[in-house]
Amino acid sequence: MTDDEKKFGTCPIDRGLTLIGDRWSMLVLRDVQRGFTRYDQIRTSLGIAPNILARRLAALTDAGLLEKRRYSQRPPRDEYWLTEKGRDFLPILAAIGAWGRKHNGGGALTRQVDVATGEAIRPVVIDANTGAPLGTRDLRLEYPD
Amino acid sequence: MTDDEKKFGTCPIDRGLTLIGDRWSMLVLRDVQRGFTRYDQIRTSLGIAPNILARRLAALTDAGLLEKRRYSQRPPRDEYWLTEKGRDFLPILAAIGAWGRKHNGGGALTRQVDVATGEAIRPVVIDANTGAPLGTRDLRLEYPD
DNA sequence: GTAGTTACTATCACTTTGCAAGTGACCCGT
DNA sequence: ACGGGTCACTTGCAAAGTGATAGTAACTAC
Repeated sequence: MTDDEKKFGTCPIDRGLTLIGDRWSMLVLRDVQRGFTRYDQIRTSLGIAPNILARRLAALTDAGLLEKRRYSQRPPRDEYWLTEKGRDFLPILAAIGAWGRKHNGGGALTRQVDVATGEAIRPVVIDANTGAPLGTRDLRLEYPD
Repeated sequence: MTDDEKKFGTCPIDRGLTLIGDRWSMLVLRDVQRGFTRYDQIRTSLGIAPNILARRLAALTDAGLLEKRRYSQRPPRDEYWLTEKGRDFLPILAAIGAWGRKHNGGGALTRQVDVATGEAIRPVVIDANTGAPLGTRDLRLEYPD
């Protein structure tokens, strides 16, 4: 058994959730995506307590989803940018949004629009092998040897 | 402003996370998906404390992702089944799993296999309008009127 | 009637969250 | 050079949430 297996188990979902399985982390990611890269922007946007935000940002940076970028030398100021690992998570947020839109009540909702077509995106999770949306074909869980 | 907007805000991601934005809830969903529908199955599988599991199951049932089904009248025993709302969330778990597999270390990992083809699925979030994976086209956030 | 199964609830220690206030490093106007 | 403002936090402390352990309730099987 490798170190990774001991620390995190063999379930990739579990591993993912260990890093970002909480509300604030995902909302921070959402905010950074929409251009709120600085501490105070995120704080006022989310209405989160300063200590909590500092902890989340440190955790996300530690986990490799965000990285600090110095945008001012004097006074020293950093903003937070998505790493590739962080950018890779954004589609999942979009999928959660689509689920929320379908199932969690009405009213006016923000949405993401494809700049080229002008249409609101409709995120769907498919299997890249078959092209079929998940949930339309039978699946089986397979354990490692 | 509607009641929904007051209660949940206008961001569908936020709304989604309000209902299931925690680690245990998602892991419970994963377990139910793989056939662990009864309290003790889930508890031993996850190694979760009984009071915590009871609370999560009640919350997920309340939120409409699970429903109780009586499988024995005497003694009265219920198991937990996914509702449509719950099943709709499963592809997101698969996407989180794919992200975890790519970014969170190696070792032996469980995976989901398409029963018909025998191949491990590769979950990808696409925009149903264009068919393009999210992250490959420019998006813009649009606020409600 | 005693042991086992299943699904919890109750108690309580411990951890995390979050509000409010304060700190440090700087810039800018007068 | 001194007061005010901005930005990115840190500290202190109360409140809420989490989780290990133990106990309860409603049975069944022997």
